[in-house]
Amino acid sequence: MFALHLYEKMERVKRTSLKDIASSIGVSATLVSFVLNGKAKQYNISEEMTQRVIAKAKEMKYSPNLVARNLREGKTQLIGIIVSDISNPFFSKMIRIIEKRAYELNYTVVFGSSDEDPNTIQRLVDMFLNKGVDGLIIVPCSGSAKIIEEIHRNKIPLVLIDRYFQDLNVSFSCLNNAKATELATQHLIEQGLKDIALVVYNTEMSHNKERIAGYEMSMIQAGLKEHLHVQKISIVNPKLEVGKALDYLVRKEKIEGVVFSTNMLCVYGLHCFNEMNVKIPDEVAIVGFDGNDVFDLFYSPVSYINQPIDQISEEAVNLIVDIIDTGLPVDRTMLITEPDLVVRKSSLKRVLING
Amino acid sequence: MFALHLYEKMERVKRTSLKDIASSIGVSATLVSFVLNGKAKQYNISEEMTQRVIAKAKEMKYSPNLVARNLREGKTQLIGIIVSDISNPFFSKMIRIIEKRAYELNYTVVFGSSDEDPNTIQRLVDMFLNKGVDGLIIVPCSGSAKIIEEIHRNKIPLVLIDRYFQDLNVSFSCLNNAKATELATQHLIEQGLKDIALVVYNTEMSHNKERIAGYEMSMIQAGLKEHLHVQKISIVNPKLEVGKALDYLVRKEKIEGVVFSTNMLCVYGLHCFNEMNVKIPDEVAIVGFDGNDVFDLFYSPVSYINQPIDQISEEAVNLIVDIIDTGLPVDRTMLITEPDLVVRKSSLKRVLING
DNA sequence: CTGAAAGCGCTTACAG
DNA sequence: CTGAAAGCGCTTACAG
Repeated sequence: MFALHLYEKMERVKRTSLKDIASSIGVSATLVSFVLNGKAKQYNISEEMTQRVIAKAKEMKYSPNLVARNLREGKTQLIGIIVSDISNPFFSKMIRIIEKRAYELNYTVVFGSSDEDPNTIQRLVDMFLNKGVDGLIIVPCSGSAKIIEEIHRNKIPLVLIDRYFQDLNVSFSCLNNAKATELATQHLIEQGLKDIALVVYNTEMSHNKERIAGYEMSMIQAGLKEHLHVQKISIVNPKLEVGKALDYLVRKEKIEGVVFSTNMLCVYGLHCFNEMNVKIPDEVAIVGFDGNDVFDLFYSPVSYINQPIDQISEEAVNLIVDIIDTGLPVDRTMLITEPDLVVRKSSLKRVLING
Repeated sequence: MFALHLYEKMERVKRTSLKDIASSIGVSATLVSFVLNGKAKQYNISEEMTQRVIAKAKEMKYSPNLVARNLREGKTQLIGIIVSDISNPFFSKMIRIIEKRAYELNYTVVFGSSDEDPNTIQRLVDMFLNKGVDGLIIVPCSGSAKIIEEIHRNKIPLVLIDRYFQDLNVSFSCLNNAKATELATQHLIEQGLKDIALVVYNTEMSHNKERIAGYEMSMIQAGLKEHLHVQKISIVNPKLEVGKALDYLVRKEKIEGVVFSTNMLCVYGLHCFNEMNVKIPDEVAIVGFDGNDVFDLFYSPVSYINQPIDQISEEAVNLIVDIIDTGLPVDRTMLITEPDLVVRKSSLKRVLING
């Protein structure tokens, strides 16, 4: 037996450092640093020297080692982002916008998916802090309040996004969630429906409670208190549970309309309605959450609550950068963005046979 | 005028350093470093001292400053990833898997979206290298060959994913793209169709050329050389162009089947067929690329070429980590994953009226 | 068994 | 106008 040395260890080409430039033109690293950081004038460095340094830096393809700079400055220009699941289109869109806005503000983003597990959030937070992130943007999950509070207590710049904690003094950027389900519910009520169900996740997080509240308030105000149907879906096997819930709602409760409180719940719902052979909107009128291609291409294009994800995400970045630069605000900043309703065929008034 | 001091600069709680632990128990930082890096035995440090250090570190909630470690070690445990667009579900799934696998191998991921623009790739590469990434995983785009070659010439660990350059000696992890369109085309041929079109992007990248080649070969082998229809779609306004292309193919060329070479092209195609009121598969049979909810929920569930994205992504991470650890291989590693075909209603044989 | 020293590459206060 | 020195927090070769 012998080893075929298919691999041979090749060293990366060494990057040029400040010292390399300095020694190649016979000046100090200090001088080079001043020039390359645009402080030549401030330190009265001669124009000629300035040009020589700049030319040499270009020639040697210098760019600063940010790890070294970060260590020295105690700043990394890194923001850590934690979302529930980056393969969920809602969050991948969010990440895309955050990345873009962060770049504009000269920050880089590292991120991770929590899968709604507080332990994963804790692990990611620890990792990010060890990496030296300057701040965190987090979609908190059920059971993560203590972790969030601990971060805040340690005075680490932090902005929550999509959800927040009522009783934690932490800034956030969120949708007006109560308004969202209000719009949807009122729209279905205007279509003449009475038995309108809400399908939500089974979580105590702010966004969810508010979505329930918006629905219930609209129903009660319309005198439909006796017609409330809130179905809570476990995160564990949502697709299966949505199926059971819809079956129950349609067969037993004879519901006429459904508001889905997230995009994925609605997509599962469409699958289930198809399997149950329930016609939309003839048998059941529906409103989904967040636009997507599935809604567009469904045989009855799906009406939905439109969440201005661009604005929510950009403002979260603006805020975290502001906090990083300015320091923690005494009072929490609450950025609340208004939803609107996109009405299409899936929610439009049925031909009423007996009415 | 006076300023309301709504903000007050609050310093982050200082992290405890090696020195803090050392001085608090009156030993050297060296000793603490040895213990905390599991080298106590190796340096014959007494069991009692070892325990004292560990206890103190725990008490003071020490965790190492990775920026400092990175600077010292010349390694960051960071991998930079560049995809076309993270809000495209194919790439967000890819990123999700890469992130997970990287974590298992003790790496963190930073990423960016190129929008198929070589300048953006260059900018991201520069940024990542300044951040000190240990390696790069890149979805290269048209016009990026020079950039890729330069990275490789600088001996920076690099793995291409999804696409590669025939004449660049750079490792990659890709689908067997020719096989993919072969499977789809042959399937439609088996359904008795002759005029089968291929809708692809207008790019010279490997994956695209291979997808065209697989289609053409299948058609020619089946004696359908006269029935070739390749429609190339510009990246600039793909939805509009798909519409025009399909209109032309259906009205003028009387095509009976279409193979779409990416998920988004197929989604656009579904939109357009709906607008044109073309029934799938009765009037045109179709095969898409990559599974997604849209395909599942379309009135005729869409048959598609299944790309094992998990495997492609995981192997790319395994490979880059191997290259980082081992050094650049002399020969490039080519990881090619096999596709399979998921057949559903959208491609099934039409009721042949005249046949 | 343990510590002092050097050095990763950078920035900046200080000195001349 | 310019340079030597210190220090960010870590690891490790060297010395005792």
